[in-house]
Amino acid sequence: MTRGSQDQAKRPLTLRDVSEASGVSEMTVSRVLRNRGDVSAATRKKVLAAAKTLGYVPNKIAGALASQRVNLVAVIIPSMSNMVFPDVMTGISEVLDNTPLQPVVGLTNYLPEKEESVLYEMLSWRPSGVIIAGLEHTDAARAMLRGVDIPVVEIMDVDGTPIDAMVGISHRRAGRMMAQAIAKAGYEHIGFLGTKMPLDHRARKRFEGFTEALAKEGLEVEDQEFYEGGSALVKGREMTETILNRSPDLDFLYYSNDMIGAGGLLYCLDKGIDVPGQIGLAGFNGVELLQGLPKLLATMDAGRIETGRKAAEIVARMAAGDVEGLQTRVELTPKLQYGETLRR
Amino acid sequence: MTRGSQDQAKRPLTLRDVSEASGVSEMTVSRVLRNRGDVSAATRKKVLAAAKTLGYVPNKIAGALASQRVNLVAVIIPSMSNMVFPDVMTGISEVLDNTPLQPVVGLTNYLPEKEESVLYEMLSWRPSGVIIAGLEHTDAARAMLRGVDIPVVEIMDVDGTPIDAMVGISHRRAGRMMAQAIAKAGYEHIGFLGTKMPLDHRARKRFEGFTEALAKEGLEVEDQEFYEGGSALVKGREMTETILNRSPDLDFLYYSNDMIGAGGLLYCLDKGIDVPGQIGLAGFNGVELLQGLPKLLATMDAGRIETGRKAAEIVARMAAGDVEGLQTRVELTPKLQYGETLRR
DNA sequence: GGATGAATTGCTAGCGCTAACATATACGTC
DNA sequence: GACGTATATGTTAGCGCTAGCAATTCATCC
Repeated sequence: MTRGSQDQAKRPLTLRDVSEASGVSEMTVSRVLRNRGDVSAATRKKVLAAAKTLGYVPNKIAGALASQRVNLVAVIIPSMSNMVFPDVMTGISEVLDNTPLQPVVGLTNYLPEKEESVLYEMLSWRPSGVIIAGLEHTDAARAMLRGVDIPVVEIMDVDGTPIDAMVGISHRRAGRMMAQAIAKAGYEHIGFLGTKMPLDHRARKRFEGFTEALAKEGLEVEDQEFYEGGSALVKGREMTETILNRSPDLDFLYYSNDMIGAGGLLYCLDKGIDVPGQIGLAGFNGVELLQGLPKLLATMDAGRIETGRKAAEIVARMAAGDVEGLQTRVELTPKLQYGETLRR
Repeated sequence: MTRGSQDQAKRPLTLRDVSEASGVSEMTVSRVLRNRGDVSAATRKKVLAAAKTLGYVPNKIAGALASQRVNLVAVIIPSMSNMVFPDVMTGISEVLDNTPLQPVVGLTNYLPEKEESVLYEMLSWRPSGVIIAGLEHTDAARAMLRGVDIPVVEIMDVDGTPIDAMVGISHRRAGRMMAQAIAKAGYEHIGFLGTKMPLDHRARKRFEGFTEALAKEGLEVEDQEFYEGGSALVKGREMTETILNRSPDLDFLYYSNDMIGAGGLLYCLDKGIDVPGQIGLAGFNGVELLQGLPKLLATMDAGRIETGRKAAEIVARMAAGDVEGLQTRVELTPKLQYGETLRR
C-alpha cells in the first residue's frame, strides 16, 4: 500500500524549503521556529505562515546534533502496571511541564541486565538527565552513569549511596515503622506475604527493617508466603487462604504491596474474619484504589508523587545550572496510615 | 556539586576516540559497533575492547542524522493510569522486541491539543512509525499524520476511516452487544454510569451503540450519572448510591469502565442487594483486577494486548517493507464475559 | 609469478540544523 | 549628516556519524 500518497515524490521537508517559500535565510527560519534572537514581527509572520502551509516539522535530530542539546530526561523504572510508577511519572511530568525538558520512559521489568541495556540505549540519545529507580545497578550501568556528564537522580530508595543525587524514602525505616505500629497494637503472631522477587531490593529492605524492628520487640515473622505473576488481587486472596490454613494462629498479616493486601482484606471479609480485631492487615504504598474497598487497608504512603516532583526538580535545576542551595539527597518520610485494619 | 568528577576535562567520547584507541579508522569502528559489513574477527575484538575500556556509548543522534533512520515508534495514548493502555503497551513491546524498533510513549490526557503537540514533538524526532489511539484527531494532527511518509496505525477503534491502518474493536458494536445481552436476560430498567468526558470518543460510541440497540428492544436508558477525577473505585460506589437513590426501580447498571463497575459492585454487595437477581451490573474492558473481587463483574474484553500486537506488527512489517498480504484494517471482536453479575 | 576476485579497511561527502560571527538596516543624537 | 547603538538578517563552519565508493590486503588459481 502507498502511504500519504497525495504528495508526489515526497522528499522530506527541510528548513531550506521553508526558507525558500518565505524568502528569508534558513537561519532566520530557524530563529523564528525556536523563538530565539530578534526577528521582526513581519518576517516572523511570513515564516510561520510558510511553515504551516508546507506542514513543516523541524528535525530535532539535526537540531540536537548541531546544538549539542537534547531536551529529554531518561526515566528508567521497572514497570508501569502496578500503580506506583505512574504516580511517580505524574510528579515528574508536573515539574518538567514548566521546563523545556521532556521525560522519556524506559522499562526494566526488574531485570538488571534489561536495566543496563535500556540505560545504554537511552544514553545513546544523549539526554539532559537521568532519573532511575533504585540504588542497585550492574557495574556496567553504574559505570555509565558515573561516566556521563549529566544529572543522575536515583529515586524511591535512600538506603545506600547514590551516584549523584537521590530522592525517596528509606524502605528499611518504613519496614521498621510498620513493625513498631504492629507491636504497639499488641499483635503477636505475624505473617508476611510478598513477591518472589529477589531483585526487588526495596521490598527486601522493607522486609529487613521489618524483621529487625520486630526482633527488638521480641517478635518474629512466624510464617511467610510468596507469589509471582498473575493478578495481584487474586494472589492476595489465595496466599492469605494458604497462610491462614497453615498457620491459623497468625493475628497480623503484612503484605509487601497494597494490591495483594487488598486481596487479603477481601478474603478475610468474605470469611467473616474480624479485621482488625482477630487479624490485623497492612499493605504498602498508599494507592488510591484502597479507598474504594469495603474497609480502608492500613498502609504506608511512600510519597510517590513527591518523589517524582523532587527528582524532576533536581534534574531541571542542574540542567539549567541553577544549583544554588539545591538538595541532592532528599529523604522523604513514609507516612503510616492506620486505615481500619490495624488497631491503634 | 561536580558530577562524574573522576574524569578530568570531560570532552564527550566520539568514534574518533575509539578509533584512535584501537588503531583503526572510524568507519571500521562504526561497522563493528553496528555489526554491519565485513570486519575481521581480530579487529572486531580489538575495537570492542577499546570501546568497553573507554566506556564509549554511540551517539544515536549523529547516527540517525547520517543514516536517515530512527528506530523509534511513537506510541501516542491518552493515559497510563487506567490499566488499559499498559496492556496495549505490553502487546506492542512483545512484538517490537523482536525487531530493531523501540516504542516511545507520549501521553495526551484525552486532550486533542495535547495530542497535537505531542505528535508534533514526536514527529520531530522522525520516528519509523506511529501508533496512535483513536480515529479522532485535530485537523492539524491529521494533516501531520497524512503528510508523513511512515506507517501510521490508529488503534482501539474501528468506527471511522483511518489515515493509513487501524486495529481495534468497534465500540458501537460492543455497546450493542451489551445491550442485547441485557435485554435478553430480561432486564428492563437500565441505568448508565460513565465519565464526564465528551472527548472520550470510544466511550461515546459505546454509549451510542448501547442506546441504539436498547431502542430496538423497546428499552431505553432511564437514568445516567457521570463523574470526573478522583478514585474510580470510590466514584463507582458514590455514583451507584446516587443513581439508585434517585431511580430505585433500575434493575441494570452499565458502567463505562470496569473500575467504576467494581466500585458499584462493592456498593451493591455492601447494601445486600442481590446481584444479578435484583440488579445486574456490567463494566467494560476486561481488566485483570476484576478476578479478585467477591463476585466476577460482567464485562467486555476489548482485546487490548492483541490490539497492541497487531498494531506493532503492522508498523514493523511496513517499516521493513514486508507488506505482502498485510492486513491494515483489523477489526477485533469484543468478547462478552458474563461473569456473575449478569443473568443469562 | 602475476592476474583475479573476495574480503577487509579507509576516504569523502554529506545528513539538517545551529553557534558564532559578520553584515546590513533602522533610529536617534548632536 | 556623520556617528554610535540597537535591531535584523545572512554567512560559515561544523555537530558525530554513516552511505557509497575507492583503495588495500590477502588467498587462490592457472
